[in-house]
Amino acid sequence: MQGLSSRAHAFSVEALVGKPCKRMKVSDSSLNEYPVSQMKKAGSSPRRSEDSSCDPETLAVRSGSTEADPGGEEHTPKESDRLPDREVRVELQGSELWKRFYEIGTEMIITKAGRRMFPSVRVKVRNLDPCQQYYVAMDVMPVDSKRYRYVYHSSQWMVAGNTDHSCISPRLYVHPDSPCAGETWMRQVISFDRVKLTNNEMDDKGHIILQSMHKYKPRVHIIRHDPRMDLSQIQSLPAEGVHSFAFPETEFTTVTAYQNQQITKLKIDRNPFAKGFRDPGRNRGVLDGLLESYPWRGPLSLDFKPFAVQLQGTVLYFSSQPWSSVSPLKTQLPFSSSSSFYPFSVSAFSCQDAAALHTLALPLYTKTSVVSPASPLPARAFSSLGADRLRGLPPLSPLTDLPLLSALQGKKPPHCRDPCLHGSPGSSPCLIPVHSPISPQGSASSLLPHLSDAAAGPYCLYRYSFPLNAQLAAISRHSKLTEDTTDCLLRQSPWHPTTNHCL
Amino acid sequence: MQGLSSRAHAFSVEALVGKPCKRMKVSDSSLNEYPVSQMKKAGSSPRRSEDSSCDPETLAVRSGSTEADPGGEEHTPKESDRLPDREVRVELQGSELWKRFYEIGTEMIITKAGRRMFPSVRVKVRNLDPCQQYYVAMDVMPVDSKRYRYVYHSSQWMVAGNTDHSCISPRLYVHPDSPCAGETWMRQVISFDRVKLTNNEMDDKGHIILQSMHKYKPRVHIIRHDPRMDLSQIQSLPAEGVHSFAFPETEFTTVTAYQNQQITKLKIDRNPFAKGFRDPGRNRGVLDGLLESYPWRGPLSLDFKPFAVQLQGTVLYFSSQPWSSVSPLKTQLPFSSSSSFYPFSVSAFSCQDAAALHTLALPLYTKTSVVSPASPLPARAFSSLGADRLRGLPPLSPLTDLPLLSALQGKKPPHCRDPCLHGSPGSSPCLIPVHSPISPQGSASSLLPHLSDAAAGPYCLYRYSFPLNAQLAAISRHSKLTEDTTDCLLRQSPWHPTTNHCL
DNA sequence: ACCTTCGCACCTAGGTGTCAAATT
DNA sequence: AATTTGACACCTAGGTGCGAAGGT
Repeated sequence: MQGLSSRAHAFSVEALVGKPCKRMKVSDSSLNEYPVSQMKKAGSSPRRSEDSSCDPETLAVRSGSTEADPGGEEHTPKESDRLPDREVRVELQGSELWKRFYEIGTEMIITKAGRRMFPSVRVKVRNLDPCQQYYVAMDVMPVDSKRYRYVYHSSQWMVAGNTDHSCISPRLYVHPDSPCAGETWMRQVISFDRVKLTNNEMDDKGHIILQSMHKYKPRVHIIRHDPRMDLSQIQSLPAEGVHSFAFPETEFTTVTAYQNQQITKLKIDRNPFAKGFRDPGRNRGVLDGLLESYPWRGPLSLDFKPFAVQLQGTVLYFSSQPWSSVSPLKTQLPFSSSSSFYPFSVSAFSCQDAAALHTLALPLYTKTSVVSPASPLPARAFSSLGADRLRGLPPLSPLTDLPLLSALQGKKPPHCRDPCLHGSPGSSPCLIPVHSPISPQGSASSLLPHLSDAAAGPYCLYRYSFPLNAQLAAISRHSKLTEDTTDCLLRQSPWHPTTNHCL
Repeated sequence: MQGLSSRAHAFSVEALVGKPCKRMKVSDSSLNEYPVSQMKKAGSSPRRSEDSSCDPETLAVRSGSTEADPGGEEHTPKESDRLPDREVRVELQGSELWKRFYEIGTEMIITKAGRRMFPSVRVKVRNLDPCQQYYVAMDVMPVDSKRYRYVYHSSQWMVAGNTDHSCISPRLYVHPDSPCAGETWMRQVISFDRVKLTNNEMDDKGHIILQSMHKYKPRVHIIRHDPRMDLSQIQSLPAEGVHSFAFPETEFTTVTAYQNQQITKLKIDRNPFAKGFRDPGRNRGVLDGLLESYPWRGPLSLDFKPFAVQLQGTVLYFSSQPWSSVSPLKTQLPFSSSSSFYPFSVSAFSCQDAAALHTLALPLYTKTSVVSPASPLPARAFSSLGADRLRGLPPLSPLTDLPLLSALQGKKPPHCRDPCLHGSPGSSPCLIPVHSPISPQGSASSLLPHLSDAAAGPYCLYRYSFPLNAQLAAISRHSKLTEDTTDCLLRQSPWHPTTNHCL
């Protein structure tokens, strides 16, 4: 418990034992995959719902049309691929982490200077018109008109009064890559990690102004760029050509100091900038410490550079925490994976190291059309030529820093004649050649044995960091994933909060 | 000399005594203010000139026209305001620093991973069509087809062979704010500080690929956004609608390690990221140290937060090095100010502290149309409303952190309903109320007496940093500038290399 | 009591030149 | 002998929660 604020310690008994909050558990299928999408008109009143479990209405405007489609289709969950081709879809990334927080009761700190969100809103968009220009924007809407207070002895948020939100004009955060072609938007994870929340109503920095002790939910807007309008100055949503999406699990309560210490713990555990507050843990032997502590580490954090699995000419990177699904925290807060066909829960691949997951499985690029920009970059200059060129390269060897794909500098990628590829400048990922099979149905822990048996076979050295920046080395045997598995993992990208890198 | 590489120490005797290189001194008027501007066609061969002294030809295409103007006007220096209204002009910022380097013989390190330029190319553009969309881009052209080597005992660069540059396709770095309205481009300093140079011909990060030991010169391109073309993928310059500018003083030689230790010294002295290599200096008394060492500090660097002078409701910030014009280095390398009517040489106001000069003289904004974005941001959301609103505020008091104008987060400013103002998030500048007059003809050192007389009158505390991050305080008496002085200072913006902040 | 603010230590992320070693 | 590379210490810049202090 070291490192938690005295405030968070007070009174909260239930919080300490990890009792799930008296919050309706949101079914997986109603979250993430089928967010609320609605035709958004400028100046329309906020959508309000006391119950944050999602009614998955989907009233999306047909992409590319100027007029709103009055007969917007309604989709039910589990109809994963039934959507018409040109129906704009937005999928929340890092949903598992959001759900972890949501179960406890997400809190977001707001300050005068502005505070980033953690987790941040990150989405993937589909079915845009590749040639159409779009703006992508985010705002934060009140969930209700209530003021809340946190009751420590019951670890609950209680209504404490009413509020009028109308006095503050909501601010729209336009993604800095805007405007950009649909093709480019779809190729990257769209990250809103630079968004800052403030309680300063006089804010002049363009931050999103919220009131403390209130409930909010972010929305993402896909805005067709109408060349007749000057959208370079957009400050509110246009009346038409806008798709809006909300994700129930991203609801949060604004605070100026954390109330629930479970939230504090999870933030410290997952936000790399809060590493300094993690339990230091003992300095273990290279393998012993790894094998003993890692699957059960709880608040102790060992932060690994991502694994990389190479498979028949296919390179796959993933985070080195495939065991967190059986960690005490996970048991405490049993939020099952939203996609049962994934061999591991997605949260098992969340990443805690800022340098991690900067890389992209390049040979899979043409397969998956997933790019990993180093910052919110549109992959304008990305060309399939790059993939082609690199596909011809020999398999990469372990122990090599991989400049395979490296991040572009600057906000948007420089435009170069040669194809520009995205990836990691600083991380030193390592390839683990693939030998032994893991079935697509294999659990997360099926990766573990490969670490426990360190003596045999070719192995791979890779670096990871302790909280105190110690550099250690771990030895891992080779492993293998099937194509299916690889594909699944790729489709649900691991996520890093400060950069918007993903698989 | 501590901290200089052994390499730079070797042989170079003349370098040590600061002998000006056997380089033709470029007259002030031929530099900076009237750069080479030419109609640029895609695929045209690089402009080559063995003599880097500038022939100030100006063959600019009339802004806003799709067709190149065949009768491009030629301007001679000193015709400052004779240009037709719609003639695009590009002015190099930080020209004084560039000239300091140029006199010695600018070297730029190139690495496999990519290295930033120092100084970086920063320009201000004029006479764009406010409503027209433009791309702004930069590339680096070979000055000749020679390979050079540095001769230590004569501190000179000598031709060492010939090279064929044609094997490397030059890369175009498109400014990340592109595309953007002319109005926005003109309102900000356009900084190319994220550009990276590399010697890796296989670079896949979009960096500019150069060959070591060769001479190059950056070019800046203003590209009309033709809506008929998809410029989001531009990788080479279009055939028409392009204005290109080059600045003789930005010529440099690429190296993998510095050759001339004067260059090393100047880089260390001016680049905030190299602060760790500056001579530590003794910890002086607050005022003694200030007054004794500062004007003559040489390699010793004290880095101050910027001064701010308040004048009849007008706030003016400037760097705290008005004495460097009489420093030994300055004497050694007597590059006079390019604008003789300035009361101080411009280099006198160059800034060494990363936190400095983040602020903007707000009430002067409407006068000068100069904005100081915190990063290469277009000031899209900036509105004169902001200036109006703030002009009504009471005078700011000393000892107060100034959130007057604060930086927008993210690459481009979020679009907000309230006017967004640009300035500094982290710096703590201080206002020096203005009482005693300084004549417009006053020299830089005329500011000094106000610091030496610390006992009387109201004073202002401000922070500055030692190389070892010590925080000290200096006391300064009030001073006053005339409106003329203020205006002059504002028009030639001090510059900070890593951020593109300016007055 | 409850909520907010501010300085702080401790991180991430990445830009410097240095120096020893490798490369050519 | 000249040039390049890479690990390194030391910076800038800024994102964390902490905890004392302030405000209501």
